[in-house]
Amino acid sequence: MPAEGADVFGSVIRRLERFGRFDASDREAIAALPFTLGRGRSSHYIVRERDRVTQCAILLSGYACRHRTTSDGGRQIVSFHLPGDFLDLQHMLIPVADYNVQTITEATWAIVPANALREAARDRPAVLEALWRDTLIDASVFREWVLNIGRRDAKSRVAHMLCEFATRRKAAGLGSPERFELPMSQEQIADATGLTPVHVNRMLGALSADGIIARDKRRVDIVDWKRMCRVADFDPAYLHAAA
Amino acid sequence: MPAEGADVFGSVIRRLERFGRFDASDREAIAALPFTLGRGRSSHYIVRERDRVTQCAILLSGYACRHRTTSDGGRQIVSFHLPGDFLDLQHMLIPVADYNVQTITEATWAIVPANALREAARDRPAVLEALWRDTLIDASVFREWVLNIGRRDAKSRVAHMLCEFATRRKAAGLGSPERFELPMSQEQIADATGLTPVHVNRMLGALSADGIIARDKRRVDIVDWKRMCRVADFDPAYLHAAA
DNA sequence: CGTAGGTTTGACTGATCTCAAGTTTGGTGG
DNA sequence: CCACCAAACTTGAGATCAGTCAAACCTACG
Repeated sequence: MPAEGADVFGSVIRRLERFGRFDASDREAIAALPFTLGRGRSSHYIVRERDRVTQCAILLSGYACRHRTTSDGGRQIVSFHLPGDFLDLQHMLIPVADYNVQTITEATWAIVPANALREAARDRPAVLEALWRDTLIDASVFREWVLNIGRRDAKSRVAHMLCEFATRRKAAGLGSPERFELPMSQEQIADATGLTPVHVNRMLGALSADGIIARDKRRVDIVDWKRMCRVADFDPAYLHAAA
Repeated sequence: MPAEGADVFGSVIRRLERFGRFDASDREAIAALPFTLGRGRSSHYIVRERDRVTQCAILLSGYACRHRTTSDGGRQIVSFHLPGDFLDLQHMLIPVADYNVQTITEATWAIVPANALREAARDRPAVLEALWRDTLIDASVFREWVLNIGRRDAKSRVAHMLCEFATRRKAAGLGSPERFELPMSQEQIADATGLTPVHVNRMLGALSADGIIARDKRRVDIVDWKRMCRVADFDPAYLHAAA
């Protein structure tokens, strides 16, 4: 039995609707999008920088990230992704990838032709607006990361990354923001925060020692959310109530 | 004699047309946008974080930047802007500002109601596509900044910022990329690169000492563009041939 | 001239990195 | 079920890049 759009895109529709403007036809337009399914283990590349891309991927299960590299081999993760996230919506209009998309756990995703998305956006103004708004929020998160990496010290950066992950997790309906399993390694946290793995490890240790978080392997328990937000200088406004 | 849309929006139309899809009606739709003019000296705030905003500003002359701040007073500039740039296109769809927009020189700008822009986008698919693409390129630049600040050393960061400025300047038709007057102070470069003003000064000195650039006050002469790009690890692909 | 903002320089400090050696964890095959 | 292996995590010691503090010097402009 082949996958049905209505099932597959459920989380995406819920997410795009968070500003409450969809009617039945809008939902149908999305559910009717043609797609194929992708599936891969941890570390699988979904898109590579410089690829010509005429389709967009939507994460359905598992976790992924986008990253870019410097010519001397440095890797910078520019975003983490949860189920329901568009991984490269920009390929609706831009045909060449300027970043890599890679899974960080086992994952599945839907692949939708860019022109099908463009048509849905053309026919359904509410869909267009939701997609565009998603793009804008994406950009807002990048700005926060520029601030985080450029102007906060190591402990705050790591704490901020955890706060963002917890908040988006909650918003995506994946459970409590105060207690969760991290999908990413400390090396990946380092690549996202502009630090080294060794220092990330020490900062996580420091947050534990402060009694702000408790850890068991990759399980994180944010014991004191208030203090955590203070240390992280975290204000969720930049997420615009996004996933 | 009041300003005419056709004159005022000339640079914007040229910029939006860089993918060559406008017909006469598209151009007319933009030229016919209602607007008011803004004008201010250096350091004038055009938009403040948390403001409710239902209009979008387009820079017509002078230079501006967008920035965010940490709670302990750190300032991070997240982008610089040249004439022809949209300063807050996101307010077409998002009614609350998550960053400040501030001039860095004397400047003038056009203020267009968000709903007028939405209508132009609704009626003219080519305009919509151009505006959306602008948003996407904006985001691509943020990603490059995350990489720049997160993974390059101080000298490269400063060099990269200069390369980007030079390239966008050229693309916007403002003259040679190899010889120009910097509109921003070293403190502003520091706020954009996640460094301190003192260290920016030393890095500029180092680039001069290397013979890669020559300086006279704020005038910069990129003597050896090849070497400059190498030091900066600069590849203009992320600008997607943008302004 | 006098003043304020911007730039330059020096000496010292410190946060983060590097290198290196363990230790733990999770998966795999016997 | 256990032994083994690779990957991930942890810890320590020393090095370094960039920050801090402070003073001097421009230079534009009123």
